[in-house]
Amino acid sequence: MSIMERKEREKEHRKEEILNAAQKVFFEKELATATMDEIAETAELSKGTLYLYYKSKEDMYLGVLMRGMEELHIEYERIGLSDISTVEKMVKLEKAYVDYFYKNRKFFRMTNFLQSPHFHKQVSDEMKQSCDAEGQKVWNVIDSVLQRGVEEGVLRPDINPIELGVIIWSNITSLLSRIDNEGESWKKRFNIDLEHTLKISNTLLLESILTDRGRTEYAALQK
Amino acid sequence: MSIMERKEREKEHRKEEILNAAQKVFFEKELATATMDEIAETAELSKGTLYLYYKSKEDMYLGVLMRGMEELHIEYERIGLSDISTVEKMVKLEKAYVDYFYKNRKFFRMTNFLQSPHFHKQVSDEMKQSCDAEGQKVWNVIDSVLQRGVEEGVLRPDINPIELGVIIWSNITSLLSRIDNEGESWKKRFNIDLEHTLKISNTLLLESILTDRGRTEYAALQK
DNA sequence: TGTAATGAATGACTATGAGTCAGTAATTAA
DNA sequence: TTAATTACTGACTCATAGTCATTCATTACA
Repeated sequence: MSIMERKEREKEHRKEEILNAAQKVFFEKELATATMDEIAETAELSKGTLYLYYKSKEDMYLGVLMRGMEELHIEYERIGLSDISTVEKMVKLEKAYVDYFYKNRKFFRMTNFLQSPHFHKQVSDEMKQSCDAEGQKVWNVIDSVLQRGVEEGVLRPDINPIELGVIIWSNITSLLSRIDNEGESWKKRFNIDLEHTLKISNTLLLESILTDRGRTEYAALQK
Repeated sequence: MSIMERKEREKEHRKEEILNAAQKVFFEKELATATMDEIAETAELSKGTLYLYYKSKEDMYLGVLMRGMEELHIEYERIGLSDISTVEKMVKLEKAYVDYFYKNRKFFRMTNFLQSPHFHKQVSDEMKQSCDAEGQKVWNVIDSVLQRGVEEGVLRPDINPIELGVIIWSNITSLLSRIDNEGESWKKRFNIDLEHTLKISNTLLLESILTDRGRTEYAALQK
């Protein structure tokens, strides 16, 4: 059986190599302008071979994106399990997302192209599933921390913690996206620094969803 | 000169007719799957003719989108000039955006594809400029209302009103986008109704940026 | 009224790039 | 040694954005 195992390993390895090439290309060009020919050339393989490993260009795109998601997920898991207070965990999770943006801007940028039915039609079911699973895992960490926050009485109990999570993370996402795409233009037009805006909005939202006790803890962390 | 004028009118008319065809197609298919051939067929013109009036597919796409922006802008202007309190204006502006989403979901959805350098490379400078101008106008209404809010003492003066605007409108946009794309999945996975989440987040944010006096006014409006 | 000039519209054509598949090469099994 | 299996190839098809030489219609002018 060892030959089959070796082949299996080699196959996985080849898949990763192809993804390396795809990543290099997708980091330089966006989905629309990146070509399979260029990825093939970068991978030093023929175009036909790429299709033995991935169903389509979009499939590879998601494959690359998964790597970014895994990285974020690992960090989130680490924070979720760490030995700090729930309020601190919330702050750290928010910060980790923003840090992720700055360290992995190319990954973040790639997510701009996922909201299209056409895109999803091109993706294999397996890839879609792994991707959903990975996203799910990140939300599970957020969910469990916020749930804990309510139990401990630092988070207001009158709003579903998952809804609080959606509100906070959507807010961060949308501002990061603006920073990435329109940062300069807001600076020029209104003399606004969106990174500052993001900090403010995080503070506003956090304070409005914490209980008095939660806010005290939060204030203590800030100094 | 009247012949030239008539020709000018006819040209404008033709441009609008082409845009009608484009709108029909772009409302049914997304940017990537809509074809110029189909638009040409719908417009009962040859493909070549389309290019006499628009620089590219993307140019026409923005042209269609402009119509949606103009509609929103008109409504915003109306609210901005109406004879109601500043707090009520803020509430109405928020509501108008959400209403716009439900009435013009297709327009809203089209905005998902604007964040790509490739897209912008395909667009004529004139179109880009009109589009920027239209967006600018909407923000100007928001800006002036929020500015007024600070002057009247209903909005907290310690944060730049434009930043408050970005925070609130980014938040709404991101949640509407989730409603459009992932609404069902949140319902299924966590039994969350994102429309409810949107209402909560609007309330939370508004309350956290109003002064005591502003909040009193806001509360009075709610009943 | 006949003819030249202008402008609008056409559609066959080019260019590009995703995805396919019949064929080749290399490896393993018998 | 030969057959079978697997990995890979690249020339090909097909779809579609954008072009341009040509045609057709209208207007200007003698």
